[in-house]
Amino acid sequence: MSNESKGSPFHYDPFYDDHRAIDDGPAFSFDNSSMYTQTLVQGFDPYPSHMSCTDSLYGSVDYAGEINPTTPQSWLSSSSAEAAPDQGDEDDCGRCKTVQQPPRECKDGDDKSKKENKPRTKGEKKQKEPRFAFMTKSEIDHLEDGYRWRKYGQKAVKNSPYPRSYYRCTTQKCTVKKRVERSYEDPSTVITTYEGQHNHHCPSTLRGSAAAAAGMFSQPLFPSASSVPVGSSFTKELLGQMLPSTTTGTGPSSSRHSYQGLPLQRPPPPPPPQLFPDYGLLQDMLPPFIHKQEP
DNA sequence: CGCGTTTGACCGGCGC
DNA sequence: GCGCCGGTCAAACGCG
Repeated sequence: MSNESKGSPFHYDPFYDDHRAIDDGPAFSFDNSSMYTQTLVQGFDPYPSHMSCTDSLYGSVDYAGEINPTTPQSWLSSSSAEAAPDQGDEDDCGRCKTVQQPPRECKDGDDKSKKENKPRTKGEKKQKEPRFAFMTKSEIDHLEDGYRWRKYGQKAVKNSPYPRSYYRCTTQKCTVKKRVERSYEDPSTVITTYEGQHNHHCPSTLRGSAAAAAGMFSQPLFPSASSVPVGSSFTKELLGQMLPSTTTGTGPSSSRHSYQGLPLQRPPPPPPPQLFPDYGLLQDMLPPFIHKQEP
């Protein structure tokens, strides 16, 4: 129903959020014909004030792959779940809300607290955690990002032959989750959506490898980077951090990925890089809210 | 043995 | 109110 209501029954869009958040235009899209591979980043923006900036960048692209000539290379998108509940609320799946469970202690996997003890107060809407999604051209579904993840579920995606996998950060008390799915439009494209904020350091920071891998981008991944208010530095960092790491041992992945980052999400506010300790690969790539500093 | 994955079932929200 | 469907759980299983 959700999909149909959005238009084409085959129009599967992992970034439904954006659709809603951005009324004046599709959040992003990828051009298969493009010589570039792109990593589309998208997420909720905690900084509504910047909206106007990126708004103008929203390329009129169709998720189905149709790119509006107006801004063929603007995949920049941002949305603010918090700011616009009625817009960015339903995220991922058009109808599926990002039901962010109440901050429950993530007991490193054994989340016994499930249906029994989740007395969600009536009317009390589950808080959505900041989400951050990006598309990556890769043969590998689960991209290395420096953190350790445990898969806790897999579901078939409507209108898509590819299943969606659900991962949870295995670090204690870290409630960060991520969904990984393949674009039905382009099987070679992996859509990863991060949800939550890491409250710990990256188990292993492979900045070195990431940086090296960054060399892959011989050409501007952000063709329109110049027009991206995010700041070129961000995009660069993003790309670098996006690169897969061999942290968990699934090494070869890095050489098979082709990342093209496009901060669909509003770029983090002019963040003095030095403000962020080395959290790992995601440090720069993910917006500040992803890294929740332990008090 | 510990950790991670698989997979079927269940829950809850939302659209109709 | 009902049904659909995304998200999550948890037991079983596999692997190192």
